[in-house]
Amino acid sequence: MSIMLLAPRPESPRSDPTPAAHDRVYRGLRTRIMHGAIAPGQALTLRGIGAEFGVSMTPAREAVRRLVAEGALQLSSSGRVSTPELTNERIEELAALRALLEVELASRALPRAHMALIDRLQTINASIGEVIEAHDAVGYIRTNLEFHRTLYLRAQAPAMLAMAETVWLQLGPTMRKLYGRLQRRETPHFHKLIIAALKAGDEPGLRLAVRSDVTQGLRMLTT
Amino acid sequence: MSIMLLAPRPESPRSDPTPAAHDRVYRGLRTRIMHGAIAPGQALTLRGIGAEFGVSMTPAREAVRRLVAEGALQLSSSGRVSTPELTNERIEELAALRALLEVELASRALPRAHMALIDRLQTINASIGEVIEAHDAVGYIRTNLEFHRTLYLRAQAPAMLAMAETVWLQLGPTMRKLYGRLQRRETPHFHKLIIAALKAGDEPGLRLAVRSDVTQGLRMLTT
DNA sequence: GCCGAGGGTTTGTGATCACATGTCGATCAT
DNA sequence: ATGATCGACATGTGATCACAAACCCTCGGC
Repeated sequence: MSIMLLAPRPESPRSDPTPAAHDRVYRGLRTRIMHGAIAPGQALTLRGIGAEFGVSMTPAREAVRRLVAEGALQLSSSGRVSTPELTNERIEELAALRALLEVELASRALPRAHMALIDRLQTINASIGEVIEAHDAVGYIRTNLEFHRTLYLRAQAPAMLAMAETVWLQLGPTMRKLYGRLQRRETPHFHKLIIAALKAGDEPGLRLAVRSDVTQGLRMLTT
Repeated sequence: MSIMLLAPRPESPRSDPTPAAHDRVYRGLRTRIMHGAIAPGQALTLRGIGAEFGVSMTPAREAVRRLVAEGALQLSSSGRVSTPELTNERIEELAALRALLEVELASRALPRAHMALIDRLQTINASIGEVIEAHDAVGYIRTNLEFHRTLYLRAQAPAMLAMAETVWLQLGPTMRKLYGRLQRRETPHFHKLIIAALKAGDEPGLRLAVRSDVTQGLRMLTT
């Protein structure tokens, strides 16, 4: 085990008066998994999770159950918890789902896209270059997802966005393997195409660019 | 061979002698919600659920957490559990998701559809007539979903099917209101179109029929 | 040397409990 | 009669415990 960060404070002086324990654990784990901070097949224990977040097993179990329901974690037949190791078929299916959902989200966001949104996307895209420079795989995934989420938020389709995020969650640990393997040296080409299509109001171009961006990386994962 | 070290299968896939308590509760509630056996806005209590299934609060809580994660249940700010009352925007979004996912599933199932599948679909479709005759709203929803699931199972896309079922789950309580309101007297027209398109191997026709079938009913729910 | 059996340890499960908070109803003052 | 206030009850939360099963490491036999 590596560093152990403790949060033994039952009451936090934060703005939120009641940060439920199980929710803190859930969010903490979810972020780590989605950003690829945990390798595929990594085993977790309820007591370990509880200790790390300074809570007992009960909230840890609830957080794990929730993540299992979203496909972010796997339960062995005996109840052991681990991040899933995806088969090639599963990866291709999830990539197809990303394409299906995100093309639709982008298409719905297009008519609502102002200049301010495009500026934000360009800012995020620029910072992707920085994390690439730093060889920061987790940072790359996080910033890349932030780019997509920023665009899709404009679609005003929360259920659809939630489903897309669920797919990201399932792909998180596997994506780490991809971006840890290939050494990128430039910001994603398709992000520029997405921004260009947004500026031009070109819907077919946008759909193609999003589909390409989503499919491109995942295809390299299937060995 | 030393393969036996790898997979010491303790449980047969047929019948599990000891289904975990939380899983029994989860499946029981899930089925009821998906089939529209619980009205929208209905409040539930952990102790009540536990008493009903003969377990303590702990498994009940885990089952509820899982269903909340799937959007089948709602948590009030104070943690009270209830089935959600969907807004019109939400219903339309979920209908769009159904269309998106199920058209793709049907399309993938088409090249794998044998005559045996079509026969099964026709049998299910016939039994829809019976439940309509009996004015059985829950039975109608269940049989209708069975029709769709039977078709989509052929797509060999478990993640996509799981997402579609999650959408059904979210729409469950609301669907009850629809099918309880309108008095159907004949089996769904679009199911016949789906079967016809399957027989003809007509992919565009199949996509249109599925989209129509999915959209038709839900449109009446708004307002 | 390798395989299998044994036992100590780890791990998940479910019940129970103490506690805080929310909810609902009754009572009382106006 | 109506509205607010207070209190009893209901409800979710998280910790702890006992228990069974699984896992892993070691040891002994072939």
